[in-house]
Amino acid sequence: MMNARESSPLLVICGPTASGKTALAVELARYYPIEVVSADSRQVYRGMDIGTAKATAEERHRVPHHLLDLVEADEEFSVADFIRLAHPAIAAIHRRGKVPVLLGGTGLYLRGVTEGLVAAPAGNPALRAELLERERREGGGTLYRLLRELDPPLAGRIQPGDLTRTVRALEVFRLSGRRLSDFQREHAFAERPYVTLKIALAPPREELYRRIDRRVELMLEQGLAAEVRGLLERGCDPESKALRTIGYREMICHLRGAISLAEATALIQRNSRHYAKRQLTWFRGDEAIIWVDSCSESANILKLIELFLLRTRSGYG
RNA sequence: GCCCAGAUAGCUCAGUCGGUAGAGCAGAGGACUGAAAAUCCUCGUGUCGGUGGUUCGAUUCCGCCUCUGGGCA
Repeated sequence: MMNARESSPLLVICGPTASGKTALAVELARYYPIEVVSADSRQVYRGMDIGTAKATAEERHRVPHHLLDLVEADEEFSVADFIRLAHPAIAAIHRRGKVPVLLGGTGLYLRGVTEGLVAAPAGNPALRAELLERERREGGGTLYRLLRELDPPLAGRIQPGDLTRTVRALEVFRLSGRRLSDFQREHAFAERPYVTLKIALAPPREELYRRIDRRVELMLEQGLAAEVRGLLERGCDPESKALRTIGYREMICHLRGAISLAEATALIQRNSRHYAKRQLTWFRGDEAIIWVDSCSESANILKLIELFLLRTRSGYG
């Protein structure tokens, strides 16, 4: 396992969707030789650009971005894949004498890089399908009851209705013969491969929601409908993980004629607000995070970064 | 001008045979270890349009007024 063997500084910039993370990175790039490692579970898909608000070519020209466009939209991809790719990407940035900035809104991905991930077996789609089929056949609650027998500590920690986590825990037990709760107890997010400075960008709620609404309108103007249509025409499964992304699933409904464009727009906006709220809840749980309102605080942010880099390593700036 | 129907939570509405009311959505809070833009949990006091009357007690019944639909002139 990875553990802090040397002083490897990593700047982490997180925040809810539409909070201005990319703009902040571009701004910081004016003062520091940074490179961005994107920590976004949807920007890894090729062909999903508009709906995931991927950094533009212009922005990527100003700041190199890594870990975008890694797989096709119907390929499997998970946190573990992300972490495996993130570490070498960060190491390469260090080697170039640049400052790596882990930037994104996917809490689990960020945490996986900065604190590690349990050494439990990988996900197994066939097994998941089998378990879900059993739940369907034998009735709701079957899997959770099973989990209560096989891994009581974990069952006690998750909600009975949380099928995703129930399935995952049963999957781990089936594949390894061990309880996921034991893997978790041993791991406990104790890895610390980097020395980090974590900054969360979070405008006031009302402003954030306005930004989200505006961004969704912009996505539609930029051709979100065509992007979604293109993915479908290329044979991408509408039920795939990638296309269940906010912005894509609603547009698919609209393209099928189930809802109007106005309805789709309103739904994307609403679902994005809900998502932003969940992100905020996640980030609030990390006491190491320093919260800033917006990009306009970049002077303060720069000061923080300056101190951080001085503390961790010299030679930057 | 007349007739009819409404007026209850931010929105759409239910309900109270008279004992001050509850759903969905919105919104808020939370959980989160290989699906994470996923998945899951919790949270409902509001002059029941205004004003008089009947009543021990009115959001509920009656009168008047205001507003909003619809109809007739």
